[in-house]
Amino acid sequence: MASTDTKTKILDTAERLFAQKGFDAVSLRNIVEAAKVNLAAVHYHFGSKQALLHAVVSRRLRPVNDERLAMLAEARIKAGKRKLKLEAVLESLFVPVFRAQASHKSGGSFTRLIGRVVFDRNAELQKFMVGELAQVIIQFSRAFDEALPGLDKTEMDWRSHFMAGAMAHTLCNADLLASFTGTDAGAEGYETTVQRLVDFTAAGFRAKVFTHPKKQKSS
Amino acid sequence: MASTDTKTKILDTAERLFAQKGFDAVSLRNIVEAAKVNLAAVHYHFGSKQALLHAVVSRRLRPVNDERLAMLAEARIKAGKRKLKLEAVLESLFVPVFRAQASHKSGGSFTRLIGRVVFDRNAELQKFMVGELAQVIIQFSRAFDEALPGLDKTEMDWRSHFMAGAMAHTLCNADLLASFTGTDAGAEGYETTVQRLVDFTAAGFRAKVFTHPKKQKSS
DNA sequence: GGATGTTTCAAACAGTCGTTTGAATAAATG
DNA sequence: CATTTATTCAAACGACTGTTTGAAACATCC
Repeated sequence: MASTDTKTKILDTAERLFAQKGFDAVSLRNIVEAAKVNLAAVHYHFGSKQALLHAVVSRRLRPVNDERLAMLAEARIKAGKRKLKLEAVLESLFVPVFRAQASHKSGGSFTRLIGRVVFDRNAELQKFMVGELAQVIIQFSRAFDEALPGLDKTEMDWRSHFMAGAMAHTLCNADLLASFTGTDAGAEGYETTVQRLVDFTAAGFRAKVFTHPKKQKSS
Repeated sequence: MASTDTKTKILDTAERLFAQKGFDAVSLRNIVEAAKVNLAAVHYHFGSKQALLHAVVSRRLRPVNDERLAMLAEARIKAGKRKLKLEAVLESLFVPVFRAQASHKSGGSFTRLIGRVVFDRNAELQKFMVGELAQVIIQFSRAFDEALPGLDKTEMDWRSHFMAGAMAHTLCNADLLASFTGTDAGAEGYETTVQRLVDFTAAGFRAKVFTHPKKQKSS
């Protein structure tokens, strides 16, 4: 099975390079040169550069999303009849993706890629991601509602949005933390980083709601 | 002064297209076609595509940063001998950039561009941005320390990082909010959005600090 | 062994990219 | 007016892009 070997080499190399430089900035020739495989192998195994990106993303994201849903289900069981705990929901969302960085030998390139994907405006990738994330969004949206009963829907949407931004930025641009502040993001285990992120976002979700003025309808 | 006209047309068009599709995804030919100017005009007025990007960014970012520093200085005066208020610091950071969207007729493309710039890993742009933001980072870093005395430096760095992520995501991907949740980000004035973001991030900054275990040194 | 299907490879395809050139035009200056 | 300077323009440069081709090399099975 030399094919599997080539396929994996392409996936690993593409993952690393996409994470480092972005999708558009990396050419197939960059990839095949680094992976030491033939140029045409990419199209033979994946069909197109876009399809390669999808394969790279889903290879890592699918198990992460499965684990997210599993952790959330377990949190529900643990809560029993009691209210779902916000921190448990957030941990279910964060832990799998942050652990994937530490566990796999990919050297953290995967999380940068996932973070980057959120901010990349590749239209095809966007559609692909919505499909990959559909179940996660549905389930966690419901879980947040349960953990924060009574929070206005619009406010909930915005806060989820802020939370997603903090998460994506942490995944994607951990190196910026070091360059701007001098704090080394890699100095501590992923558990500590997740703990910090949970603390921050949970407090944000629970913030006292400012009463926003109704939008003046002029028509 | 037809030159100024051409120069401005290029800047406006490049700003819009870069914001929509990203730096790499937009070619100079896309820009000059939309701006209805000659291809060589870009190099005549700006020197290179990279330099054009820098010009696009700094044209908007410089006044925004000036206003940020001015608002922060005013907040200091208002506080007098009292402790600087966290919300005032955050507002000084958010208001100018969010207002720039509403005020200028660019149709919000500028804020998306600024948000995108944070997440783009264009190495040259990164260096450029560090220079443009240097004063802002120094001043606001100090302000956060004053507003939150006693907060551990590492924790402060991380929370600033989370805050920057929430801000950048809100600026860059406001449309995702609509596509994922159905909430229309443009339905309310920028003041309300800023208020929501201030509430969320201020609560995050003030969250009870979890006592992180010391990193086990194995050597 | 020969035939069949899978995987690799060098070479080329048709475009697009950022950039440069040198002449043509417009504006400003004497 | 002529002359110098600033700006526009069409055309081309070489390099790079994703993709395709068809023949080799390899593995598998009858």
